[in-house]
Amino acid sequence: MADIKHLNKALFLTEDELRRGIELRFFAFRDFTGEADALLEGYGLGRAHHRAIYFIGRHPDMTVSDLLDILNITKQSLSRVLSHLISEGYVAQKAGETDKRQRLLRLTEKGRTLEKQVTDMQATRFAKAYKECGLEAVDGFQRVLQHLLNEKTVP
Amino acid sequence: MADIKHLNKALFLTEDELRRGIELRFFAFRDFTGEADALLEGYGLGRAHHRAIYFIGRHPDMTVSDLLDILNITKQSLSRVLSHLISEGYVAQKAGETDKRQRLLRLTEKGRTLEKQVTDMQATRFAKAYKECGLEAVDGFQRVLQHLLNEKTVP
DNA sequence: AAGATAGGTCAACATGGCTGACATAAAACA
DNA sequence: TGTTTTATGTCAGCCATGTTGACCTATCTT
Repeated sequence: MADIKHLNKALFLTEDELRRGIELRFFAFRDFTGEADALLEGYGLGRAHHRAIYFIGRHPDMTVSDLLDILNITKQSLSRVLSHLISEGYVAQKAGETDKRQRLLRLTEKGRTLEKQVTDMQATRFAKAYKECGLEAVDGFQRVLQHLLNEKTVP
Repeated sequence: MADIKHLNKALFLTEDELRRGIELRFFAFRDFTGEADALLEGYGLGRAHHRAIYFIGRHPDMTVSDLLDILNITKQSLSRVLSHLISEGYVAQKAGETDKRQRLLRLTEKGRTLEKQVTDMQATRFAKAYKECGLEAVDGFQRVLQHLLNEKTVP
């Protein structure tokens, strides 16, 4: 197993400093998602719906497979969420042009409106934090997050 | 509702830059917790158990109320997790000295061993990212996260 | 003595993961 | 062409972890 203290010495990072990262991540996540949850609750939607809406909005005409890869869940889990979003009119499907097995996903106007509302809220939170910290901090923030990802994750 | 484009102009941040933060947070969380999940699964424990173990390890002799405040869940939810951890010998309770109603929580040796193993793994991931990005980036990372928190959250 | 507080517990329910099995249509291939 | 693979969907059931509401005990505070 890894030996923290060894790494700490090489990097001049104490265990406390490393724990600070772990905890900040936890609390930031908790507060960040809590805000969106509250908004979505008013529409009878949960986090899972939001994640789907977000990425469909981000990548219009993406396939179901692509979405599954991003979300890292099973198709059965996604199915529950997706069929709800479709039946409620947030998401529309159409057959792929070159490959007709594919179902290309995109937001309807209703879906886009909701997506924009939630993303605006989250972007506002980021914009506020970014403004308070400065562009250099933003760069550091993004670079560290980027390096926290798995190798194969390439957003 | 907030107007992103307005903010963007003032901050010179494009919507894409703001979305990048949102997505990095999502992917980092996904990858970061996935790793710990896999380890904990071998012990028959889940994320909820881990969170409890982590914070009890971090703050020995903390009360149940304190833990509830940090985790932001109901005592019924915590109870399920906590009684499991106690019955499996990861966590020990003792009555508070000044206030005997309190149950002070701390890890047993078994609990400490597990906590160290998971935290080491996560700290290693952070240490690696920190090393690759430099101390200035680490500072930016932490400052931005700090500002993403709710006001009342003060870690 | 009365009320507030720390903690526990039972029951029921919602969300959102998972596995396994199976179905259909279209593409790809031999 | 016929077979196999792929993209997607679906049914059924299980598990982890969150919720609410009701109610209990022990202890502290007033």
